[in-house]
Amino acid sequence: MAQNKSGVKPTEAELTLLNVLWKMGPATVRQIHDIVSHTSKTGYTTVLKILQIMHEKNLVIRDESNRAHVYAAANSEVHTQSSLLKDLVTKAFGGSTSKLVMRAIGNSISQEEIDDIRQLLNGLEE
Amino acid sequence: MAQNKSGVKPTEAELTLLNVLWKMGPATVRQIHDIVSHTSKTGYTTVLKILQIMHEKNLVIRDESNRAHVYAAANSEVHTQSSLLKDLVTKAFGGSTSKLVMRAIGNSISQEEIDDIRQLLNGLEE
DNA sequence: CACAGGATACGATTGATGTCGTATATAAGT
DNA sequence: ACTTATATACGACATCAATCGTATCCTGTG
Repeated sequence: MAQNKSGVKPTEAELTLLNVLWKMGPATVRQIHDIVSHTSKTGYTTVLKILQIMHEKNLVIRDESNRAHVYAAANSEVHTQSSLLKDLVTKAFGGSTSKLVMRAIGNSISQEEIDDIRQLLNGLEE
Repeated sequence: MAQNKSGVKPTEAELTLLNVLWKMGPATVRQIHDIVSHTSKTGYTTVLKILQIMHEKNLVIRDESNRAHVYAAANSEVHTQSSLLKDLVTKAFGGSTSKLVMRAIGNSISQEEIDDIRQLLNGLEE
């Protein structure tokens, strides 16, 4: 069976393209390539190919009704972030989300960010 | 030049072995294999090979003074966790640690874990 | 000292990733 | 209708990850 929503973890290159799609919304290969070429030398056909593979993996959906296919992320940014986090929690933090959070906070974080997090914590307890 | 401390990101299989090393301390291939074989069917030589590659990448150090080489993690668990987090923050959270933290907390976390985190937050502000 | 048991070293293989070049199809303009 | 610009499709290739099978190499014990 083909992989469904949550089974697949995007690779690094794929995540780069997903970030573009999340920011721009549905886009053609050319539009996507224009953006990524600002920060990397990836060729047009490379972007196309990766998108095609992502389509097979159901990481993106595409509208083929026009000549230039329009691609869109299959899953939301939030969903993907959660999935990647879950993955990291199990593989590097023994399954403990709080360990991950504490490590992340310990790394380096501004006062402002601390306030944001405290706010969220407060909200959760109601 | 050979990759030094912080440049390399362990692969999934490598991370599995690192977890064993962090838990047990320095160990031989056989000891490591005995542990991992509890939860996976990886063969002995596979574990050996991965450790050899990790040695080339400087992910582990090894003591060759005895016939059975003794491997140890080159970097601490904390260091590696931080590095993996940093990586994820840049690739999937636009560089914002607090976004990651908030997503992680939002995922699902117990009251107890929330308390732990708040405690840490308080400690940070002094 | 010979040899069996166990350790490392060394390919070989399979599959995924990332990269393109080239071929082919199609839409649009002159 | 021909040409040009632009899209997708296809396949090749290099690299890396993960997996083992063999080969070789100690070393302790009879």
